[in-house]
Amino acid sequence: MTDARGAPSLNAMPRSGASPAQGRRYHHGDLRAALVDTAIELIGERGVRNFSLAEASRRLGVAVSAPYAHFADRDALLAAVTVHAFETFAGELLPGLDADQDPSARLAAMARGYIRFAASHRALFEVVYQVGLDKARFPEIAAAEQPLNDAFAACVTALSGHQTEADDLATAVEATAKGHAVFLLDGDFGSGQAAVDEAADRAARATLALIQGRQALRRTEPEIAAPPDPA
Amino acid sequence: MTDARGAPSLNAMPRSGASPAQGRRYHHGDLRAALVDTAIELIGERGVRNFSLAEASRRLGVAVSAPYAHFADRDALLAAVTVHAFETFAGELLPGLDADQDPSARLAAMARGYIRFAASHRALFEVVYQVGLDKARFPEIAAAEQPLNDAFAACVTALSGHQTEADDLATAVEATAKGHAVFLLDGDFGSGQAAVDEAADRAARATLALIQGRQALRRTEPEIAAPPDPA
DNA sequence: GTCTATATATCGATAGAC
DNA sequence: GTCTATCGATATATAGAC
Repeated sequence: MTDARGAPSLNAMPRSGASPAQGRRYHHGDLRAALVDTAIELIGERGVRNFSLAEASRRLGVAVSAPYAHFADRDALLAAVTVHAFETFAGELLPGLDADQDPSARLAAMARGYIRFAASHRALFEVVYQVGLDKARFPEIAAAEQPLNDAFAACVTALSGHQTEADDLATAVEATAKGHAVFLLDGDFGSGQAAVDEAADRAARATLALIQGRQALRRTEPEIAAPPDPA
Repeated sequence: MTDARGAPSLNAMPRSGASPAQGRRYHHGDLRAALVDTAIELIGERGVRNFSLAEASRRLGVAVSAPYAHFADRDALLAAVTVHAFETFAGELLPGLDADQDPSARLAAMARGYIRFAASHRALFEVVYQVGLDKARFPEIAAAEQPLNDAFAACVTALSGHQTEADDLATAVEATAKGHAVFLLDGDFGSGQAAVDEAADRAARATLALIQGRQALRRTEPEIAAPPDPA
């Protein structure tokens, strides 16, 4: 299967500067950060499922035991990646939000940003949404997620005064955005930038549609199943 | 490479005896079907990620090499599970649809059914949505999916004459349903039947909201966001 | 069709040297 | 902080016997 490793070339390239693939050095004393970066790289290449500490170590040119000086285990590294993911997402999404824009447009922009983030940082998105980390063990994850939740909550609250209504809309919008992102990453929109644009557009428009039709979200209006005559 | 497995004690066990967990018999001559069932079982317990042919064999009380008489490899078995998933889904969802119901309610019912299926057949849903099988290698998967797509298409078409509009609505509804399902399976709605009901309700209502506000889905109305000025 | 036995990998994690 | 060496577990897949 995996034959990309080839011979155990300890070091065939005496040239300084461009280390091919395995001998890449990390800035000494920052193996922790280097591991996070490499993990993201590897996850982007083969998916979270096939990520291993061993391969990360190999790629960094350190011993397989080295990571254990910085992370208790594999999950701890993935937790660090998850935190990094939320920080990156927040750092990219939140500054671009125009607080003076009307809430609808802002929500649509968030949906758009959600899709774009999932596409441009596929590995990070994958880690967040499909690694089942023990959240009780890594409370730092929830902390890193908080700013995003807050911004989102502010958005929907600006749109709908009622707390319950706002919550309902928030959930629907979030689910819709995630659904589009999952479709995109599954290749259901095709591939390439066009697919990303299409997914982002669709998610933004679906968000607007949800806002437009949000009356239907109300639990007080039993127009869901619509069996009007109880036999 | 010392002998960890060299211990001959394994053979000392009376094989023909009733081994409760591992020695379960399958209907002889139908190992193929038994493997599919066991795979679903195992995936439900530990997720697709940790499913292995070896463990399935172990649970069925057959040799680890036995599955290879029926499946070329692990993916081939997962493909069979995927086909089974679509067939099961179609078998549960489609008969319950009332063709005389108005299209909105029918779509909402499909969303509801989607969530309920994801919950009641978690393993099947997981296989479908998170195993990245080579669809070119297993064309039978697309074939098994077809009836569902058709029913869904009929639904949205009944609601919106325009093909493009119908497609847009279909995508939005599908993405929304999937998003809710993913949230549910991630535990974001809590657990138990209450969580399932809530997710199904929300998905159904979000579907109605999308229908209600579907005008916003139109691409011809550029009310999504400000066009990027290529200055 | 199924089994035994084995080849071939890869992984997580630990102990102890430097 | 990092390395060498190694243990123990588990996996996929094949060969050949029955």
